[in-house]
Amino acid sequence: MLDPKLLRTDPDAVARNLARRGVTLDVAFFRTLEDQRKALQIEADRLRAERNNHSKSVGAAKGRGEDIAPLTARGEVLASEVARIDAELTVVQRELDQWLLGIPNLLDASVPDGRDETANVEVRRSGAPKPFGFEPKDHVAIGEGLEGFDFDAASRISGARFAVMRGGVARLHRALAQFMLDLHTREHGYTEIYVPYLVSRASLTGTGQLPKFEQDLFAVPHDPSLFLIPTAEVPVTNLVRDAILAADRLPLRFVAHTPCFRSEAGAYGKDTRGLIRQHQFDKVELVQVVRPADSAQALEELTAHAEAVLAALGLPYRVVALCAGDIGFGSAKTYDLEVWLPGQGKFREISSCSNCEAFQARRMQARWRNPETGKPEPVHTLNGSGVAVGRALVAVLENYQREDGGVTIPDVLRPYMGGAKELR
RNA sequence: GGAGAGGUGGCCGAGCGGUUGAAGGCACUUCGUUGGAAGCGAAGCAACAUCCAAAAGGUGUUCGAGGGUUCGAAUCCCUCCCUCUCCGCCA
Repeated sequence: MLDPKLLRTDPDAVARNLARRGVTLDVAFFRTLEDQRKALQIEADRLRAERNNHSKSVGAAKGRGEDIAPLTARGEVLASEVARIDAELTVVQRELDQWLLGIPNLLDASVPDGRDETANVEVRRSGAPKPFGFEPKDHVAIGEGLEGFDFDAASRISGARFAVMRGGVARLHRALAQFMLDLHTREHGYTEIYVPYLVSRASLTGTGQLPKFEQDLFAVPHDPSLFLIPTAEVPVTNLVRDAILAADRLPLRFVAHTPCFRSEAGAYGKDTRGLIRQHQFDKVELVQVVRPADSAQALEELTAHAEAVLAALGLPYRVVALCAGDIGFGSAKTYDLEVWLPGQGKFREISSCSNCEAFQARRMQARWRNPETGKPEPVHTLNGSGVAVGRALVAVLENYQREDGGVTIPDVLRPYMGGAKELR
């Protein structure tokens, strides 16, 4: 949620910023509603103050043993006036709140201009694609050769966009998640967290998936208040919902390995082959809760933590700064990590690291007590994949494939594979 | 699923129709005492919204959530949510 104060004092500046996303802020609509809200609120406050004073004087009169009947009549009039204006105020307030929840975050000044992903800017590259002495296969062919994938079985069990893994490939998938968790907890100072995979509307509203993106989520008909998590960002970030954190507890760094569930509505026909785009996938997620002054630096660090996974696995990748039109709803600035996939001959997203600044914190009422002001102020929240497990599996299979159809296991994963050096 | 007990400020905890935004305690801040600290003493200390250019200050809302009764609700009634205990079921 945007800072309502900023919206009130300088709506045109807000509109200019949002225009970079291609979003048109209806300033006139806001002004109209806000003016109504203000007038109603002032009048409601005044009436309530009058009623409160009146009630107090009734109590005092009663205490003196006087007849309160004439006073009660006046009270009834005041009560009905308060009820009337309250009803009006509630309508306006609700409309304003809903409108506000649908406005995306302001962009950081460093975000490059651009309408879509073609305008994203490569920031740096690490590692070079290895030359193969043969035509590299994609992960589906490799995995099926190892009898490690069974997409036919998955579609019989559940339908499209699901996977069944088996044997060494299934274990490699688990090894990747374990390795990432260990790396982040041991080397990067994150605390491992286990969270619910079903979350409430309130939690999803806090991180920004609701109310706008309900169609991307899997609902639970049995209990309409719950949804499957589309990312661990939702339960993990909501750890600090409604909290006022002591300054010395910040920064908080959490890491969680969870499945993620996405409807992929609107992705019909996109990435239908293989593991790239699934309704269910595993992800190791990094979340940080920091002091506002530290969040820009924290984004750089969090991104580096995600990069460390790819570097340790020896996977070539690049870091891309998302442009204004490609940045997610709640983010002020986002870096994507794209890993090299020889089977596709291109870089594909494997991690997305975002600084949401105070956007989620305001929705969640997540605050810290600023020692300089003594006041509770919104924290800044960040999240990033560290990294997507399924896509990491794809990347390892494709980058470490051999002409004989086997796959060499990267050194750092071997302890998690019972010491095995290859899949074949 | 059944029975019972609860949900009050950053935390603990009193209040059970009218100067209660809420006693008391802890934590925190400041001051005094001290060479310094501990200890002790004193004072301050909820959030949110709103009015005011700002500060000071004023006003409103908030005692799990929503509705109701009343001139007036933390306090009475209803519905829901959550927590705890016991029983059942269960990985």
